[in-house]
Amino acid sequence: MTNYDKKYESNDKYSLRGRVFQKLREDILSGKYKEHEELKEVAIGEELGVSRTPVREAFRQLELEGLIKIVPNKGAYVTGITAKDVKDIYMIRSLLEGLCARLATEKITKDQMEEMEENIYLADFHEEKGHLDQIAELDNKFHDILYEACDSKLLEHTLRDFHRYVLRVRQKTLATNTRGRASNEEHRQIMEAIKAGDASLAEKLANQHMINAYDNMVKNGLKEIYGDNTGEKKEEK
Amino acid sequence: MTNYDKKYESNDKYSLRGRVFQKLREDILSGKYKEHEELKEVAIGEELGVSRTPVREAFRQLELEGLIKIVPNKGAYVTGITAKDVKDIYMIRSLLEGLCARLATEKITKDQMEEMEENIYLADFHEEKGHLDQIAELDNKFHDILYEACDSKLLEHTLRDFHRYVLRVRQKTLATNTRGRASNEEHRQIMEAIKAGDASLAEKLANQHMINAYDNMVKNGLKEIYGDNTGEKKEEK
DNA sequence: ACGAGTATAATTGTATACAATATACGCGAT
DNA sequence: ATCGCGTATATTGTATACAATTATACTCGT
Repeated sequence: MTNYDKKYESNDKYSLRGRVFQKLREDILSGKYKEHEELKEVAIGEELGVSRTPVREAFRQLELEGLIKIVPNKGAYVTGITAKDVKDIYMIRSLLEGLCARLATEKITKDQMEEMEENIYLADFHEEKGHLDQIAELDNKFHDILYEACDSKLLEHTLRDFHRYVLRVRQKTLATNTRGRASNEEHRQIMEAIKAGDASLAEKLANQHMINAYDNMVKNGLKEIYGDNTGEKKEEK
Repeated sequence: MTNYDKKYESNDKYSLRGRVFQKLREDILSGKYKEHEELKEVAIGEELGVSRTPVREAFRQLELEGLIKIVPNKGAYVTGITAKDVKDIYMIRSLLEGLCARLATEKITKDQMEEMEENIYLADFHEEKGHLDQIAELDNKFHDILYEACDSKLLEHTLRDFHRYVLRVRQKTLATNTRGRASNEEHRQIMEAIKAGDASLAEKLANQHMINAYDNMVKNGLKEIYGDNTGEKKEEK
């Protein structure tokens, strides 16, 4: 039960490092810092009123989250996320979310099951009201519950990383189309398969859920946003 | 993510932080530091002849790799690797190595193909001679080639992480049984499927290769080495 | 002898000082 | 004018000093 809070333990929001970390992550995901932009320790530090030490430590964490790239003795740069990266991630997630659903079928607790049902119920409500922010948040939450329910520390960790990594893209697309409804319906099917103890079905549905999510993103202009090439930072400045 | 240069990897082995990071990772994986052991900044620093600063930064990285857990204002504790972790990793790897093989079938280059064939040829040689160290190294190498060949930085990175994570277990088991031969035969089959352009077959074979590797580990005393429980927190519900 | 409270020590968190490295600029030779 | 080279400057890397927090031990009252 304290498990949900546990993932924020390291990003302790009452330490300076934790606050810097969360602030920078927020700013990168929200697009305040653009791709390939250089983050300078002193500048960030002065802006937040702290010294370089907590900034540097936050940088190390941001790098392992894949949000920035640190080049020794040079600097920290916001990492770009290409269309191919997104595609790769959804391929990987399709398999792993499937595995996660399969494992969760055996391991899910009563509390987690109820939380999942509540999530879907709430999502229906906000869907009808057109509350886009809440829908996005509940979508994230659904997957978090699933990750926790599979009872595999490592799988949970891996999926969370990928999930977070595509968050910038997902928020854009979820907020600008009508997939919220379909997505929640797929969540419901996954939930019911798990509830019924049908692990194979849950796995298949979760596989397909990711494929659908990706197809939808492509339809809604992923390429225009992030470019359809797969690398080579040619432009900038 | 696609546009980073390997020689500028963050865990740069020429900086103190990078060296501390790699040393600690090595020591944790090799079992020098036991589970739940507390790592103290000054002690580590003195042992390696550096100050607390690079040690602290290395700690942040180790935490995000899942090797230690940092409790704010308290300390850093080794998280260890349980039998269940190993099982989970092999489940995940089974899927992802399959995906990797499938992608590699389309993307592999001539050079990589040749490198792979050479690897298998050499492994046969050392297998007959009973050169256990070389066999283990070539086994690692085979997977590295495959990871590179799939042409997905993210998948490659993920698989490398898991591969490294179970390395100590794999080395023990490979060096103490006769799976070397069977393993190399499976490598050959995967290689031939890729060469023949049969992506589905390559995927299936790679899936099974991981399952076989895991089954073999269990047979050869994984539980005795790492305990047959699945972790601290109760697993049974 | 026991426990609450407090002083003391040990450890981590943060700031700053100093060192090493990379980049930018300017100057001179060709 | 351009290239090469050395110096200046900016930025990161590391060490150390200091503050805050937590753990330990001790005192004191009962």
